[in-house]
Amino acid sequence: MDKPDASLRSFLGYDLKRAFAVIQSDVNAVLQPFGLRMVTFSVLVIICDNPRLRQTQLAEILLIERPNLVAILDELEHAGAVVRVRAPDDRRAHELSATLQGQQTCDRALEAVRDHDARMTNGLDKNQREALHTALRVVQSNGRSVDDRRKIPRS
Amino acid sequence: MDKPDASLRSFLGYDLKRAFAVIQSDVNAVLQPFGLRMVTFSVLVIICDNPRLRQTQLAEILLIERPNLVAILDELEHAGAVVRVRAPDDRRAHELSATLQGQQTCDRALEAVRDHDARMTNGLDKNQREALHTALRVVQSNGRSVDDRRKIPRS
DNA sequence: TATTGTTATACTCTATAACTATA
DNA sequence: TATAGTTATAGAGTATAACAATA
Repeated sequence: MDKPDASLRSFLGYDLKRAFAVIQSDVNAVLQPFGLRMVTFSVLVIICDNPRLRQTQLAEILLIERPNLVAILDELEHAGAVVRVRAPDDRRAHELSATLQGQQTCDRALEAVRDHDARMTNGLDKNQREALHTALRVVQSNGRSVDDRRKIPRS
Repeated sequence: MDKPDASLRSFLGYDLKRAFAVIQSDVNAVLQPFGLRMVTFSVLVIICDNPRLRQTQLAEILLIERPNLVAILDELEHAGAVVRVRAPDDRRAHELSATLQGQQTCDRALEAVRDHDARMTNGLDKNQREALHTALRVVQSNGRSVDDRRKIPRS
């Protein structure tokens, strides 16, 4: 057959999975010169945009489980991009902030990823790019709510 | 901040990852009554649509590494949905075919996933749904070619 | 008691090398 | 010598339970 996956091509999950695989691979290659991966990049951007954020809040924003955030922050802290500071008002919590170097890395990485995004949407005009983002958010909002999903143990 | 991830929201990778996470979780829930997961569903559909396909070809179509396909096919074979038959002309190869039961499961699962897709794109009209698929394929084609990607060892 | 960050752990997914049987 | 399927294995990514420090 010429298109052996024609049936699957009509499904959103199939196209989404393949498009995401392509993007993730590419973005990781783009971020490698900055010593970043897709996750560490996302975490760094959130920390730069939201100074003194705490780990629990960061985990909620990025839908990462708290335990899994620990190694990611260790990586960024060892690289000198972010610091964990004991919160003065609650000595259990850590306030996360980017170092000057972390902010510079973040700015440059943001630019590189923006350029990459433009390349990945090459062939789509501005309206089509916006429509793509809009559609992806509609899909997200049509999913079961976080509360609903919590009731179903795995996957 | 009201939208702490506003910067990331402009990136395709971010929206794609979150949209795919929602879809995958939902689709797996939809497929559970059929004893299928997203991967086993995809494999079953390809086998139903392409009788006597060989494992290497199947792996290429779905971008799965050959070794990782083995357990997936074991799962489907133990469930009685597909069979591996020695190729008469090449006794190294396996020809994959769906059993009658496998075809019935496939048909019913296809319908369920089609319904689910309609729910996930609720709020988008027909043109917008088509535009979404088109855009996702443009993104895929803008990624580095498979040959290029092979030159870069890991993600 | 409850919460923050952490450790330990387990399960899935993915990727590579090397084996076997056939060609 | 090469190929098809397989095994073993290692690395990510992700999820849960339980602990120490603090509230």
